[in-house]
Amino acid sequence: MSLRFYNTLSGRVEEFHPLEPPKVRMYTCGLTVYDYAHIGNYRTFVFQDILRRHLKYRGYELLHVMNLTDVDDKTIRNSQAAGTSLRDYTDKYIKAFEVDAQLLNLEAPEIVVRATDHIAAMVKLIETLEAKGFAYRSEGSIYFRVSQFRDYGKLSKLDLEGMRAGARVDSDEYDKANVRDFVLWKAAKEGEPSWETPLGRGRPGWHIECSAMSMKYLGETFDIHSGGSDLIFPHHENEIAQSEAATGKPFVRYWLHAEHLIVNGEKMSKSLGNFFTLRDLVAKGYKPAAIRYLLASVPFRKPLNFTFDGLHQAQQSIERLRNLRYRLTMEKFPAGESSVLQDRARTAVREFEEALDDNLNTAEALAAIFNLVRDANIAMDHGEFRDGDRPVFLDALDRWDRIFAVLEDNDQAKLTKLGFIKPLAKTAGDLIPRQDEAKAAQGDGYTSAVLTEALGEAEIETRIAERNAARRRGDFASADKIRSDLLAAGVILEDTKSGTRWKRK
RNA sequence: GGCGCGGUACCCGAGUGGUAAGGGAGAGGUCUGCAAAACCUUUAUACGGGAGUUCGAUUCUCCCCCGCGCCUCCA
Repeated sequence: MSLRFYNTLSGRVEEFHPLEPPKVRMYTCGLTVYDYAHIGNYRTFVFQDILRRHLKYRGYELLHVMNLTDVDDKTIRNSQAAGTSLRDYTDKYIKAFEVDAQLLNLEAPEIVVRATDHIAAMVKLIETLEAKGFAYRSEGSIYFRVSQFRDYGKLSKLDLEGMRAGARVDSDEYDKANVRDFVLWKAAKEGEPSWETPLGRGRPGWHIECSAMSMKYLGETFDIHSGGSDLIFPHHENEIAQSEAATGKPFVRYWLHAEHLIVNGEKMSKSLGNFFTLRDLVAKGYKPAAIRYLLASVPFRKPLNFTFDGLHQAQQSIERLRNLRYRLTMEKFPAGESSVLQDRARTAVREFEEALDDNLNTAEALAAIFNLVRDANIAMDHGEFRDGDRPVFLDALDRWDRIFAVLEDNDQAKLTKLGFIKPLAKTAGDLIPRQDEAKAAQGDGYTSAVLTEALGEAEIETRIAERNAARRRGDFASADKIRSDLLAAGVILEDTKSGTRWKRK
């Protein structure tokens, strides 16, 4: 079966055929960089990452553009409150986002764009809309006349008549001819950032940046546009209106929207105290790989219920997969090959690929790999597994991990490299790791705050050697003491046939 | 009120017009100096409620209840 996606525009699952195969041109709405991103944001970004990885896996040449909105009411308000320039303020949160992306193994898009770097392209697009009669001016601002665009509402399928009845009082201070009209260009206000342009002095409206930047890099019609479901209206609806009004061509062929994340069955909000950034979770000791796994495990069109129990379950699930890989790497098997087993592995690969082809059904893709895990373990335990089967099974895991990206146990290394964790000096009394959640919560210097202090690798290896020496001479009391000390320091030991293995709790 | 997503065992969550994946958790076992871990086996007659269509519905239709999102700048 071919690759299929649910397209918000048609309301159906459709076969995916890019305009110019094997090229795929994709635009994703990234962050508005006024604060640290929260896990709801990352639900969408992990979905987009799975999407881009699978497209590449399927052999497409991907050109993916992601935007960062670095000028809007909130960035302006917060930067002023912080007493820094808009640029400096948004730089900080862009850097923080890049760090988070590394922790979550989010691949970097081919192109990342910032709104304020593309004012000229927006101005040009607005001029086109004015020339074609889709825009009008009012008190220095420029608006899009929705009634002029016949297809308005085709994405969100909103009942515009119904909207009129329930229309809110327009909170904007600008004058519009119709409440449905939206602003393309906002007249400069005293004390706010603005740009001197042929349109006059002002700043862009929210939606115009995505039309201008996507078309600049991807062309007037491109393949995929995605974002959170809340963006369907008004953001993406307005993008369509602006873009198609300006070009007269279809703007985007496949619209993919991720459903929202909720926490413990409730919506996430700061007032409920269930609002988490990635660093909040890291400070609580949760591993980024587990967070990625949890966010990836629920297909993108289903609401995702985020719980700490779920995070724990995700961590356990990852361990199950890593353990198979450990066996495949370290355990001794008889020479030879088993074509039956190798076929089994290839079948699992096909099942997981087909699951992802089916609108990125990650839950089914997980089932496919776990079924293989079980069968591989059975074969090993029954002595049926052969040395020559190793590469096929490792390849199956690796292929799966090209999409899911959670098998490599490098959270500790990444957290250390990024400054979240400080290696502990090798004093026995300091074995217990210290956490400083208060400092973490302050949120200053995202990469410099010390969240946890952890025992260094060399120290752990030394103690394991000491313990094994004690075991050899039958001094189990000493051996057990070392094991429990390490456990208190967050290090778990496992004695396997191929030696002592350790991992972080 | 309108539009959309959802309500599956203790928890998280696939899926199907013919009685339901996978993971976690629980129990038993193997291994181990002991543990832990790992692995194996296993547990539970789970499909929000009602009506209808059908030989047969969890899967289709209608109504109702509940949760979540959007309805002008929120992923």
